[in-house]
Amino acid sequence: MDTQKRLDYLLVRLRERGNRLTPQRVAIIRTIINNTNHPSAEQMHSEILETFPTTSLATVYKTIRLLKEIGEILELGFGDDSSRFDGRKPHPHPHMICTECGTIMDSELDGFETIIETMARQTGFSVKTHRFDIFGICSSCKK
Amino acid sequence: MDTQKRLDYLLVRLRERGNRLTPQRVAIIRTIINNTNHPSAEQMHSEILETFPTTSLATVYKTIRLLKEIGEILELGFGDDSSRFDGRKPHPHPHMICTECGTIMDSELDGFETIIETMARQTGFSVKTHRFDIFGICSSCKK
DNA sequence: TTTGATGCAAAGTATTTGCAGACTG
DNA sequence: CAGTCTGCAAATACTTTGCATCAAA
Repeated sequence: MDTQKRLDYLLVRLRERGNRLTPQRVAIIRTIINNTNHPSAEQMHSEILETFPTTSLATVYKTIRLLKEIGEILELGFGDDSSRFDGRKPHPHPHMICTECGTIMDSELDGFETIIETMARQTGFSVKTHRFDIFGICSSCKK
Repeated sequence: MDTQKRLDYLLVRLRERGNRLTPQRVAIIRTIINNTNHPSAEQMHSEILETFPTTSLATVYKTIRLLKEIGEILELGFGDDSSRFDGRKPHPHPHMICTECGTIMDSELDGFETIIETMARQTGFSVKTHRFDIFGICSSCKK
């Protein structure tokens, strides 16, 4: 993935919407895009502080919400009040979550969309989005 | 589904574990099993109060947790701190959630387990459980 | 200059927890 | 009658919000 291209795309999109490109906002977005580990809000915040020390957690949350509203970040909320985010591939896709080490892995699945569409047609349900999480032990933790 | 049979099964199972069958606990379990609407904890509590007025919300939560621990209730937690529960079919299965009216519908899907197993085998991931939610507009709300 | 954005601290909210008293087995 | 369960209220923890101040355009 070309992260630089995605960053430019997002900045242009925000500017065109009339959103301001503050240094904090740019730093937050850069972190979200570069981090491949599906970080939590806290993790993003810690990471951002290293390069831009005057950024509050509230602003991180506000930026996340902004990106959610325009569909540019995927939120993976879990029951225990711990949301993790995917700002690199914001379209819904399956995730495999290791309950041992907490790693979240992307998982493309051929024919997945087709299955959903078939189900939708059969039941008269208009699908807008979906969420598919698989929990278990990753190959590293099995050793 | 034979709800009476499931109720008896659960009561026996709890007694055999050494759990006590208090009137509150029995009332809560009865409600969980009878309600087909994937109720929230609050909704269960309100429903229970009608037939057993001296039941606290805390006890409802404690009973839910007990049932979760023994795998007899499925929790569907959503990001906005609203958990809904399925005590009738506690094994993981896909749900279709109407974002208009909030209805949660069960959805059996042939070959679904097979897909997961295939994915697991390819990646060396040991699947323990999964969660599949489809969001959209139900046929009633489309009219 | 205009208005949206930031940052602090306080509020919000579903769920959990501690503990004294009640009740099941 | 031993030990679990209940119910109350306080605690928790992530996220949101209000508002005065700041700064992008």
